[in-house]
Amino acid sequence: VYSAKRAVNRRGQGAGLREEIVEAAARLLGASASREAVTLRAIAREAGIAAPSIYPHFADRDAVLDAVVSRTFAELAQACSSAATGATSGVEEVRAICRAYAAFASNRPGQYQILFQRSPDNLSRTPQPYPEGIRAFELLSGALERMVAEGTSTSTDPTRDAQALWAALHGLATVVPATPGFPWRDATDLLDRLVEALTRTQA
Amino acid sequence: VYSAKRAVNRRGQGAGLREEIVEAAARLLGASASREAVTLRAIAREAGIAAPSIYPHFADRDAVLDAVVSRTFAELAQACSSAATGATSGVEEVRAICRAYAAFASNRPGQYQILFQRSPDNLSRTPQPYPEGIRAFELLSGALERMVAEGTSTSTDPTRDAQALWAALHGLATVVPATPGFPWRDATDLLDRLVEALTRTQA
DNA sequence: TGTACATCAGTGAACGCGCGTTCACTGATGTAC
DNA sequence: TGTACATCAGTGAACGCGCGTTCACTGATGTAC
Repeated sequence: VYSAKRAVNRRGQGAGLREEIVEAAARLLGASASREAVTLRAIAREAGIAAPSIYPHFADRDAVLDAVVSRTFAELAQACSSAATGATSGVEEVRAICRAYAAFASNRPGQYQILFQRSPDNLSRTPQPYPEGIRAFELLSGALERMVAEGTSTSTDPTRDAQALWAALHGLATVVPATPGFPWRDATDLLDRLVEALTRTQA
Repeated sequence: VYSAKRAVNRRGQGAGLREEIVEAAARLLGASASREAVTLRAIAREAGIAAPSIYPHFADRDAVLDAVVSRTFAELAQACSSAATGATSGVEEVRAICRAYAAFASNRPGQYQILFQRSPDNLSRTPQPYPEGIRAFELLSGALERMVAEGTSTSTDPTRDAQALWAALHGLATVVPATPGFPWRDATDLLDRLVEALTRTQA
């Protein structure tokens, strides 16, 4: 039972299916928000192909998920970068990035969550961080450095402060959907509180 | 293949196995740090019993994991509570709780992580939060309220500030182990930064 | 005190399922001559 | 222009596996008489 009818690619265009597979997996993550649900067979069904057709394009199931993670990190970095352009000050830039980050995580919870989930298999296989993720982080630390340059922060370690801010953003994005029924304050208020507190300089 | 030889419980003592099952599941979480690895059959192997022996004690696999979560939340609350007793001020109390929280998450990552993972099944089944988790949170918000009472904080919304602090703690506990290879600053420095920044009062 | 029996704690075998992966294949497409 | 053929994109059937769960059962233990 396929979800879509699909024409076989022209000769030489076989690589096109690779992107369709990644998109199908990303779509499943959006729907289910659970890594386990994104099985190789489910990806194939979603893409409208037979399961073995994935193998010419990816070594195994984890390789597909790896590709989704890289792509999603790139999209996250892009979203933060877009939000940052045009900021007239470091403070504004930091705020814009944090809001874009929180919005991304909130709008695409399944895809966001998989960024930080390692399967037992790829734990040993991927000890290196994703370069796209590094890039996203560097936007944030760069903005904090800009604050120092502009004199709105006297931080002696902007990298550390960016890491703390990132951890806090991640926590907010993660803990709220994971605690259904908990009487959370408005998410925007919480975000503002985090950003406000963590962009001030340590005493 | 059982990991242990086990004597059958005396008549009337059957309920004792329930606790052994929960402990076995918790042990597996400590070893694997992955919810998926804690299968019903793996729990039975770890406990030294046959898989069907679990059913007189739990409705299904998710019920076992639920019991582990409740127990772990209780232990977390206990650890924070112990750390808080004897604190001579609200500030000290907040710091002690945050350190105990971070230490718990760091020492028992698998058990900590499962507290905030919902399976597709129990997502619909457990819309209510775990009371033991609520209790742990109330230790933190209580300590912040103590700061207000003592005049070391002028926060107008200690509950919100406690939520923001909790989210930040959770993020730090979660994002660091999930990003192997990332050049994190010392975890204690990051924790201090979060606590310091988030216990100061908003401008 | 002895014994039949109900009950309790736990087992072994089996079920159907979806999974990841392999294998030999098919049919369309482009190319050499 | 026609045709044989190599190659490419993708398939269907099958494999072995571990899973959650069910079922009828077994053997030890306590109890009624």
